[in-house]
Amino acid sequence: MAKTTIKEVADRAGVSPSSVSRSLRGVGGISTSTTKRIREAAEQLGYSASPAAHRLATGRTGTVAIVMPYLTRWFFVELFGAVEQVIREAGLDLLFYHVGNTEMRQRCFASGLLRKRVDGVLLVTLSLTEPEIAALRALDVPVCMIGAQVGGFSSIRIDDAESACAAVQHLINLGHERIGMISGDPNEPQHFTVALRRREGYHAALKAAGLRASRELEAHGAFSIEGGDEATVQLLGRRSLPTAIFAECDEMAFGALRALRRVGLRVPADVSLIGFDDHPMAQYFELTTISQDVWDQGRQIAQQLVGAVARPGVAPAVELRAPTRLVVRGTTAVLGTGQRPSSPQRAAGGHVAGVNRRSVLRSVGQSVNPGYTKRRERETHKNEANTQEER
Amino acid sequence: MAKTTIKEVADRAGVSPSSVSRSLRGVGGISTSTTKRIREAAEQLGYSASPAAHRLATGRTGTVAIVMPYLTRWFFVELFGAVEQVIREAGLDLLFYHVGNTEMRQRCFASGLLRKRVDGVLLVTLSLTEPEIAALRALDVPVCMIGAQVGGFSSIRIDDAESACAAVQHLINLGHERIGMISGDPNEPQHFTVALRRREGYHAALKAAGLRASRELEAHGAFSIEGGDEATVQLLGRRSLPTAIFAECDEMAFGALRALRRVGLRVPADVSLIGFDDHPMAQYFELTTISQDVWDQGRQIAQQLVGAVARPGVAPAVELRAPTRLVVRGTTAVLGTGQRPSSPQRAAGGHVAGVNRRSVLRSVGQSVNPGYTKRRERETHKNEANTQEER
DNA sequence: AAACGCCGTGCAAGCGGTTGCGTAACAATT
DNA sequence: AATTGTTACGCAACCGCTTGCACGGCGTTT
Repeated sequence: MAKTTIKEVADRAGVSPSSVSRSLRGVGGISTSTTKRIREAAEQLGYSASPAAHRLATGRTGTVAIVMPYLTRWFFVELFGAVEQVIREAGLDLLFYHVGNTEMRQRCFASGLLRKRVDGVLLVTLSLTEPEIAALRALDVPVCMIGAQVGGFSSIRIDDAESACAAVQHLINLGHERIGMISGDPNEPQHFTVALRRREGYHAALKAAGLRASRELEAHGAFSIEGGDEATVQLLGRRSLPTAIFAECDEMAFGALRALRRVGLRVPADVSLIGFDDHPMAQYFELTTISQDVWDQGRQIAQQLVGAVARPGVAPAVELRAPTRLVVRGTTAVLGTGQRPSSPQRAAGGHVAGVNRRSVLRSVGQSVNPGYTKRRERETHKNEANTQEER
Repeated sequence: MAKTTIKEVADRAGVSPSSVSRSLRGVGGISTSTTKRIREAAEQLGYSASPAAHRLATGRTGTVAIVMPYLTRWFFVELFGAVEQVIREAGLDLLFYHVGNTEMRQRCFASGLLRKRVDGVLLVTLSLTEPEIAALRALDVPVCMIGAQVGGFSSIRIDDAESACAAVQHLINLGHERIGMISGDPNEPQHFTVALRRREGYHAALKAAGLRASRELEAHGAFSIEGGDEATVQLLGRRSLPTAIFAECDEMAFGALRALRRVGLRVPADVSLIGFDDHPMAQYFELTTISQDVWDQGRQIAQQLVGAVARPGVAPAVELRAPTRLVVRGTTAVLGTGQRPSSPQRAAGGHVAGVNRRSVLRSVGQSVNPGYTKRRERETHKNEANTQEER
């Protein structure tokens, strides 16, 4: 049952293996009556073609690889989920490669871990070296990227610099002038580009407003809660405190929030805080942030990859840009007054009547990049009527 | 370069393909001098064997599948990370199957999505139906499980009932008598067992203490923040409020925390709250919870699977039990007094001197299950000296 | 009625490895 | 010197599926 061969199906249907092959793959050239017989025979025997043999014969593996530097961070999990769904729907298999350290990276690119193993590769927020790019090209399969861009490869990404700029601009608009920044570790080889570009945006915003940048206002940490906490503590040890902080990602913002509260600083009364990504927890913390639809980005680029794998012809590489959006919640306020930019109405909790009106902060959604809609239908058991947030 | 064949290597080394094959796989019977020549030739040509051909010839795929019902929840990501690491180190490939809905589940089990595709299967917290079990057996490859148990399959899991019991016992010890419970959706087909068993533990603890269980004290929600929030709102609408709440997982506890605070109830002064899992955020929220080392469970069962795949002989199925531990933090307190069970010292924040002493709550670690050590070395960029928590 | 095209099917040669078996070549035993 | 044993390697038959090509049968053209 588990190891039925095509020959057995052929015998049972009274035809040759080639007919079975053609018929089952629907390549035509087989009469409907024969097809029917074959289908029945296959059905009865519980036949399914051996992937290995199929691969060997066709040269196609029916598999794509997704390569990412992190796994536990929200952004990556989200992306992975979206990609997996699209890939699976396309009938392909997904091979996961975690290149968390340089050794794995070596194995993945330099030596050919991927060679002859996949029909396509999806790279997530990896800034590649020249040799790595060469190795990927040598694979001779379509390569797609997310959060980065390399000539010849299709890609999708947000405008990190512009979005970071918008985040800082928001703080400036609220009257802040001493704006700190918590960035990823600059020595972190993996996430190089994103961190760098968001920092660019920070500086650009300062410059545009005529504000002076300063080493004093920047601190680094890992892209994590702990990292954000530590970086904030660093900032708090500097000569003069910032009145607002821009964290390069929401996880770091959570850490910052904790650090600030620990020392008794109120947010946003004493310090405004803005994050980046719109992590699901951001809503929980009422964190003002830059929102991006990670799921959708994953979906789009995965579809791109599926298309390229299906038709290895000269599909031109596309370079997509995903929108971002400033979502104002409760952690940013006008300098000095501690007043929130808009006065959000808190739902009256406690009442049983309030059950379905949940106290979600009505946020002010200013589009950094218009035409943005958040659509996700991925979870099977999704909570209905929960998207009343911002539009 | 990318598609060198074994024949070419053989020619270049002046030997037959069989010698190349044997030599490269180190099966012996090849002289050292010849081996050297072959190695050089292979090296120069950048040869790597075609997985497809190898699979077809040997019948082994060098691939294992991991099947899980969720992806975005912490527990599953953690597990996935651990498993991936072990599998990769063993030189195998990991195929990920997300069976979030019944359709995918069908495809995965009933029709043979896995057939001839993998050498082993790892099932995560899936409670299987009889036909599904039969289908898995028909695969004729080693199957391992985590969070569930089926005769003949190796497995690892915590004692959900006992651990839940310990959680509730903790609340009882603090003087609570009206103890609510937030459980997963009982109609949720995927997570059936875990939810059920934790609930058993809850009831067992109540019974042991002579407390009466009541429908009034239970509420359901999805295994998520939102679900916990909603369930808590339900509880708050009941006739009499519980003085303490046991949430079946930390995510739900977070939601509960939000809901409680929203209506002005103080935690733990007014209501004590305990979770389950020890999600990284639990520390952040000072959530008292039951801790389990998910990473280690993943590692252990993955190693088990690797062993079974390597030696398909009669490796006896093992049924491992992982320990859990009550971690008392700040969300549980003695009934009425609002006093925490032990008086944790908060680090003096604000001082720069406090930087490295971070204000981690010194928790009281009571072992539910002794001999438990938390060891993780997975992240490349791990924060040093951060494990000062409980022992 | 012969010639021609088309359709449906089978034959057999791959695809790129692995492996049982056979056989030189040489060493060790008698 | 003949026999036996050991070692190093090649031959060829798979593994299970795909696919170019040949071929027989049948309906159209001239």
